[in-house]
Amino acid sequence: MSNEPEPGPALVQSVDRALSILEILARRRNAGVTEIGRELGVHKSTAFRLLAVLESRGFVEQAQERGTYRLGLGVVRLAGTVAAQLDLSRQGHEVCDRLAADLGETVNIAILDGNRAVNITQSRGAASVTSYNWVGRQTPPHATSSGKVLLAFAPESVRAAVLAEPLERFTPATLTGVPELTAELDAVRSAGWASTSEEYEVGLNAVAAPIRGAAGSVIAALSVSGPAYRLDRTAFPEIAKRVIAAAGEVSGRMGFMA
Amino acid sequence: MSNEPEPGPALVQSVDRALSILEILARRRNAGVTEIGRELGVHKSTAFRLLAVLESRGFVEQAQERGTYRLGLGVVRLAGTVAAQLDLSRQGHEVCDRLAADLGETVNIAILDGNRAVNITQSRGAASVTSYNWVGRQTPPHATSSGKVLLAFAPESVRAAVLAEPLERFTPATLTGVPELTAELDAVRSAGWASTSEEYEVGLNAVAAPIRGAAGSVIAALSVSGPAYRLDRTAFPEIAKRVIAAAGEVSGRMGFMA
DNA sequence: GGGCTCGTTGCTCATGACGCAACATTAAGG
DNA sequence: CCTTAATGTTGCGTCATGAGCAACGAGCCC
Repeated sequence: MSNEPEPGPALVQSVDRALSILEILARRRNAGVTEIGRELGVHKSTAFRLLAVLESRGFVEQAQERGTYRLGLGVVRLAGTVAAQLDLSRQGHEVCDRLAADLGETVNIAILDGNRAVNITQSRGAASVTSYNWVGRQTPPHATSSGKVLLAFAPESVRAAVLAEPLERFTPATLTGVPELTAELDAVRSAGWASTSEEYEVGLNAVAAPIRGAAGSVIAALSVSGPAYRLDRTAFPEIAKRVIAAAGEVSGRMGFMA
Repeated sequence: MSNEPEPGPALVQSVDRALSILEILARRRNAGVTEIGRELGVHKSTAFRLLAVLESRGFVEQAQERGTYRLGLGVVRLAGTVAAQLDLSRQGHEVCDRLAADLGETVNIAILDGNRAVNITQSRGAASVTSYNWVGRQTPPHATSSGKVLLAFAPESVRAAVLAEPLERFTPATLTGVPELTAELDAVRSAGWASTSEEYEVGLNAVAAPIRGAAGSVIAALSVSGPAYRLDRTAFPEIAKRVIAAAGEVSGRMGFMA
């Protein structure tokens, strides 16, 4: 009945539906009861009731017109408590904006979320050709430069968990063998930076370096990405110097002492 | 059965419980299944199942130890879509940090949320004595400087809604009469700034000015708050000049043309 | 090893979620 | 102003889903 097939264990259906509503509103910005009901595949009265409880707790609110709903500030309040991530993104944004303006490419900060990499900030340069917003998006760690940095400096248990799963192929260049990825991560730890050459997306290259926290451990990765014709393998070492410098600056702001 | 009495219409109980879990985790940062069940007043297996669906959608995640849950990045993703607020907070932060450093007090930006004022940013100065984090917290508009600004420049229907409810008294100084509050809001509109003198909290004074958006309407309020012994009534006009200037700068960044 | 606590799962049942139908509200057109 | 259509909201009845109980497994401590 749900428009999202659930091959896993049965979930509390009504809660699942309510969460779907939040995601619908995140995507659409505004929507009415009937529209939400249609998209969810439930009767409008069900949609209305689910919205009522979400509204009573501030997760959604009604816009000026009657019956048009949008996400509410309860969501922002919740996010506000995920303090570490928001702090990192705030400290890193200015540095990333500067680097993006300098290089003209897209600069992201990513953190490890379970065994996935998640982008939490994005700064675009003038020459940036991508309109894609990576913020909040999960990426596979073995195929992205940020992911490789996060993996290389993660606890062994995290790395083992990632290596225990089949490594998905995205392009002909994706590293999918455990020995080659292991060797790559060893090289990342030695060099202090990582790269991806059309391993996640054909035509997309990136270079990343680790951001450290006050305790000295790697807490995030800062990456520069751009089209392969501009961000060419031969340019990687030079770009890496810049990326390492920027990541170092963010590290300093996070309390890291070199 | 819920630890939150619901005098209003019946809500979808299971969804209400799931949302309560999110709020418990927002408050506690980490919690186990049994603990959450206890606090929610439900059996731990119920808590577990509610957590399972929240986890499947990324709203919560398990920390390293098995069975310890915390808010997940799904929440940050959702908040990321409330673009207008986050944009305002990002544009305003630098200005607020500067003013806070200058004046030594606490600087906040607040927006109107229904008929409440909600703080969305906070910058602290060196002399700031408050460790209280106002971000995400709702305050009564009639008793706070930000609230008065937001009310004064809000549509008449919003003002009428606030004035139609009894105005709660927080201190002996709180304005609780409709005629006196109406007069105060008239004065705010004339002066272009608002203040509160121990009306919300004994010993706490604040001055606020409006932030305008590209369309010229007031979209937020920027306030400076501090202890009454330092932020004294006689200093209000001088402080107001600084607050108006900072609010004007944020307004410019939001696209407002004076 | 035993005891305790917590997380997870299977089972059962009754109650709460949900769909239907009716009513209320709003907007647009004649 | 009236009519129509669309959408939001509410009451009712049904049954499937949510929820509690009990059992089991895992981990930790003595």
